[in-house]
Amino acid sequence: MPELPEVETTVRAINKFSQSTLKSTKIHNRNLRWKVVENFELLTKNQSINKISRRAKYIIFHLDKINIILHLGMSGSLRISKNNDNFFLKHDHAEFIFEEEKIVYNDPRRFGSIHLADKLDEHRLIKNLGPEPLSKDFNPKNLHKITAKSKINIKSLLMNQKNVVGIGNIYASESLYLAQINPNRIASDLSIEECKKITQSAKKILNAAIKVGGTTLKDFYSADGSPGYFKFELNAYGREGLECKKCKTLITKVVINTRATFFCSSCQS
DNA sequence: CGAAAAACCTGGCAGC
DNA sequence: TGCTGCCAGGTTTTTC
Repeated sequence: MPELPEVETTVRAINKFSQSTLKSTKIHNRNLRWKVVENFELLTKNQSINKISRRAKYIIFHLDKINIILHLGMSGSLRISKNNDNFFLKHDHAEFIFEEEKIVYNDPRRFGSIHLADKLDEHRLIKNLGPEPLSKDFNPKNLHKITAKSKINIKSLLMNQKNVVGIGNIYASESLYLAQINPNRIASDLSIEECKKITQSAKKILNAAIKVGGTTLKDFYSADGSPGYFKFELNAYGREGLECKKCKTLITKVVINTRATFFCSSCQS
């Protein structure tokens, strides 16, 4: 479910817990994408959170002695709840309990996961990640270095977190629409000018999505319960058969790498 | 080696 | 009303 803008929105919503004490953690279901380690509760008890941050689609709690890594998978979300709200929702798998409130981890499909890391940068899920798309490391020159030697289609390349992080199925379609690049283009055929259009477009799209709290298609809500409004600014994703907002050609849907992909066959070449 | 396909899950919805 | 099949904001593992 959540791509970079949704994760970033979630991190901002829970940022008020940085500089506070994580009193305890409760894991109700350890069988997530990977098994939550048995001593997770013990290793995270009564520690100050020094910072809450995002890396790629991961949410990081920087504790005194250790780091907690959360991934929301396809269907995960966090929500802030009062400690004395003793109701559970289906698929509430973990609770991070503070003085008055708690952060509840909910994930119906359990594609998400919860980890501990001593040294964040050395964690297996973190160490091979590509550059942040909103950083200066995601630029035409660096992207072109990668595209030049790959025969994969550009959409799949953008969704591969080794190349650039945070871009998932929605924002890959949207970025390429704005860049006017056909998602099926073979990466090695792209010029550096086209890579420039892609990096600029992706940054623009992601920033615009963050600004309105991400995209809520059906069930994404930020930790404070608010939906994201970028759905109303989508130009390609989910618009199969509707007119391209630029040229009125009907938007096409194809399947690339088993993922629905939307584009304008006239604007994008 | 790179690229494609399978795997991990649950829920909602269309169609019969 | 079921029941079936398909689809869904992801990423790793397996296979070719």
